[in-house]
Amino acid sequence: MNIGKASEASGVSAKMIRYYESIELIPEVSRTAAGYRDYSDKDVHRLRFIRRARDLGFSVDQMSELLALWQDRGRASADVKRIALEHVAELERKAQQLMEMSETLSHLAGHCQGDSRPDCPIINELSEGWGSEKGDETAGSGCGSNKDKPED
Amino acid sequence: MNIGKASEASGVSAKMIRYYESIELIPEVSRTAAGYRDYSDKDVHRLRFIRRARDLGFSVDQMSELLALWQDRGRASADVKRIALEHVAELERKAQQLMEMSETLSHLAGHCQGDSRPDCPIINELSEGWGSEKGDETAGSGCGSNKDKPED
DNA sequence: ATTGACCTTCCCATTGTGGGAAGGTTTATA
DNA sequence: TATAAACCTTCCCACAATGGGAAGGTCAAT
Repeated sequence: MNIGKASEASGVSAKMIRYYESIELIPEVSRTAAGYRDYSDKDVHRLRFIRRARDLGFSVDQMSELLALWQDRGRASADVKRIALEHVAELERKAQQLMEMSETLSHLAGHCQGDSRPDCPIINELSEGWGSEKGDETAGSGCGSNKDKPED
Repeated sequence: MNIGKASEASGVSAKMIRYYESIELIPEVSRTAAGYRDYSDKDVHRLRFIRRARDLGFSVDQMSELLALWQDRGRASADVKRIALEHVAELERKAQQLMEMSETLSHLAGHCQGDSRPDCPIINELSEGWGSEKGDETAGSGCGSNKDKPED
């Protein structure tokens, strides 16, 4: 089957299939006389494996490890589990970071009137916050509102 | 002050300062006779604003909007709040996605013995899961273990 | 005068994905 | 059979944001 069919069957775009081949995540497949790539069901199965791993946020390097383990009938499940748990930790760390940013920001937004007046704690915080900052003629922000208590 | 000092004072690397200038997030600053960039306190203040916005995960485009509003004394706080809340929504969406991946994966890992035997529900799921898949001679995974109940 | 710490520009790499051009092939249709 | 549509091929470019490093000029202190 040609790359278009393999793409459709696996859910991996043709572009990405060629890319994965170029970085040697997957082996080169055979070609037709005209030079078209020719995929077997087995190849498509591997591509599907890749797509699922991607959907779980695994990086190319991690997928490479997983593929090797997948192909190794004698692998220890502990090896797979280690990779998975490392990845879980990384996902959680990233999610945590995003949530922290989100909370800081929605906290600030909660103090903002959101009306037509210029006074805005969000801008004030970006302008003055966290560091030691005093006078400023650069920008607007007459800044009467960040006299609010700094925490909550 | 030269770019090194401005970098130190703002917490934005010299590399990034030049980059921000090149993409016109910040204006070109004046130069000394020798061609060195020369930053004022006002410039540094703007860089600090940028660093804080970046710490909150704002993109360059969003920072550009925020800078414009910062400089506009007559801005409506509603405009700032809108950008902030849009960004909050985006952060939450991304965090949510990461958490979903993390949960799926740690769920799978929870079913994996993690011992020296090859049987591994994680691999099985990547190999067979979610789609309609049957026989497979491609890889290992004699797959006796994913007869576990599919949900919890 | 020399040295070391700076500055300048320019190019390259990253991660994973897509867009598009130029050209060959296959397939379907008139 | 001729022609057009829909594929395929490779190659280059782009993204976002950041860092590395080279080649060469400048500044400050010895």
